[in-house]
Amino acid sequence: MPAFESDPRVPGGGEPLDFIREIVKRDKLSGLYGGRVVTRFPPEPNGYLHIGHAKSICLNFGVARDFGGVCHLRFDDTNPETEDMKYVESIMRDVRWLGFDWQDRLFFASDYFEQLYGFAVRLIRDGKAYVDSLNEEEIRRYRGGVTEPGRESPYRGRSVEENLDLFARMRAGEFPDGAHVLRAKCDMAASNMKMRDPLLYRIRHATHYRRGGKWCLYPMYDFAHPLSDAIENVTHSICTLEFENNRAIYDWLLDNLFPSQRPHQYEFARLNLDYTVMSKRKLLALVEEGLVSGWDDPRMPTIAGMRRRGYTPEGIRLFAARIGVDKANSRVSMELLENAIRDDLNALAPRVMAVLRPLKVTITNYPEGKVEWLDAPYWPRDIDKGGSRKVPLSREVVIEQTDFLENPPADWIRLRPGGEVRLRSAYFIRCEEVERDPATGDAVGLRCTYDPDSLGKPAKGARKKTTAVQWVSAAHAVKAEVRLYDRLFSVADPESAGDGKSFTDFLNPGSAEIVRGCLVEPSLAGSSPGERFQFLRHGYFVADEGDSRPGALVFNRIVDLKDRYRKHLGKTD
RNA sequence: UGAGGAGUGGUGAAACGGCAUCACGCCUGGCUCUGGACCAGGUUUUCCAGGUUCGAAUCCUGGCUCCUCAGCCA
Repeated sequence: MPAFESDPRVPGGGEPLDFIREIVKRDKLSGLYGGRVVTRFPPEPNGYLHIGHAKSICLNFGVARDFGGVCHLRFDDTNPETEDMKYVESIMRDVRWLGFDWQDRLFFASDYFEQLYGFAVRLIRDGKAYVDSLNEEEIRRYRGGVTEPGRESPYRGRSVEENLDLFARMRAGEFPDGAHVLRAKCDMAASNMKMRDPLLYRIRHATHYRRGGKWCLYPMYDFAHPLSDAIENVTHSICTLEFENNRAIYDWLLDNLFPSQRPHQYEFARLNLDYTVMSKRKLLALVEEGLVSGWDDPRMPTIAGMRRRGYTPEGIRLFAARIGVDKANSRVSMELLENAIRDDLNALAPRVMAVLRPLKVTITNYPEGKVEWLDAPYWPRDIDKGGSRKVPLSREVVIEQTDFLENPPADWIRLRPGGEVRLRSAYFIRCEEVERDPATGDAVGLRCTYDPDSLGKPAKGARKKTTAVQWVSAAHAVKAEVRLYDRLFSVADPESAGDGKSFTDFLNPGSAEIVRGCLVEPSLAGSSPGERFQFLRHGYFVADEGDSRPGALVFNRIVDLKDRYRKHLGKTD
């Protein structure tokens, strides 16, 4: 059972809680919010969600679930220049696909513009905000530096009346972009740079994807976010570490405007994954420069990419549960993700036979024209599931090129000249002769004999030390294209490679290997896009949602099987 | 050289003054009609230096290293 349904980390469950849940539990027990727990996932609709967001989604929705609370989906859409409805749609799809439900709690910061404006007016009336007319460059200079205090703007002392008038005219569209901004009156000498009179509003004569041309005055994140949380009665506002310094503004605003039962912000470390990048900017660059096929390229760490790759929501949630939540910056190794995906797929994906790089085998003592339809179970005995299909056997079959070696090492358990191996769910065959390309001398086919008495019988003697290989009847095989995906980058941390190099310099050239001419068993002919299988001894595969259709099958490798032998070979060579 | 955070095996986490634990990885062996899964065993850890204490990953002092902040992005 995936972690989602049976997450043991519930309050009072005895299991250790992460520090966020520890806080929520404390607040729930103390009755701080009357026992209410309200979280929110607040994406900006300006890009696609990625695995890092999945961590946050699992946290926010998971905390709400664990403590009998609710989680809102709120779009933080306060920047008209980058946001778009198409992103809103993709984000909603991705959150749903991950298995979370915000029910009727779908919110948009852009719906709060009028209320937000009212809060700004209140701050001005209270003498806690002012209209600044310095230009961008001047504001930067007045702000000072990390070791130098800032200076107060000459406009800081404007009267409440003048500020009110100016602010109203900013809203009315009387000024061009950048002419004025609204700032909080905090402390220009604050050692926390974020508190040097943070900007609250800026003028943008731009069309907002939801509000159209109604506004030309837009709130900044630091203003809109805490107030949106408060408007929605959020209790625990969970965000990533880079907002730690912003918490001072969060608290300043809410202490001034929502003194009781106000939300509090807590920060956790965002996810970093080896061999990929996680920043929206870099992901966008990969898409725009055509270095990947799109946001849903199966190599992308986006939710859309992982979905197309064939990853399961349960597997991703399991991964999120396993990596935990903490405040220490970290970088998670790919194995953790892949193992979680395998874990889920193991009990989910029926076993079928596919030969990626075929080697022809003629069974010389098998009658010409004879076909046997053999029963092949979909599941190994350790999976508690039944069901099977029929696979045809005939005189000519194909096996994997990598399952035959002329001069194998001592621990080889596959086919060799004079050796035996079982065709999975069928008979033992013995390699009697190697057919060679007269020009190159390469093995191009094998002539084998089969043991008609070995069907369904346990292996004995030397046969016990061999394995059972996948195979497909040549006459019945279905052609397929198989896409073998691998890590997108060839270095663990492409973002900090430095030395004038771009992260794109570290793309893994072998991250998408297309193998055509694969032969799969006939039962796969009708597989529908999105169907997942384990190709025996290869890995987990999914019929590609974009390109696969009956008659032109395309399979994506979701993740390969662990392979101790491959590792072992790598070491002894 | 300001402020705010963070340092526990190879990786991610747990232990909340009392035997450093779990998952992943790696290594052995077993089992297997998948060199998968599963089972058994093993490997490796508290940033440094002092201090308090019967006892410190945990408390105190001082260092070191890393991350974040000087967008009218979020």
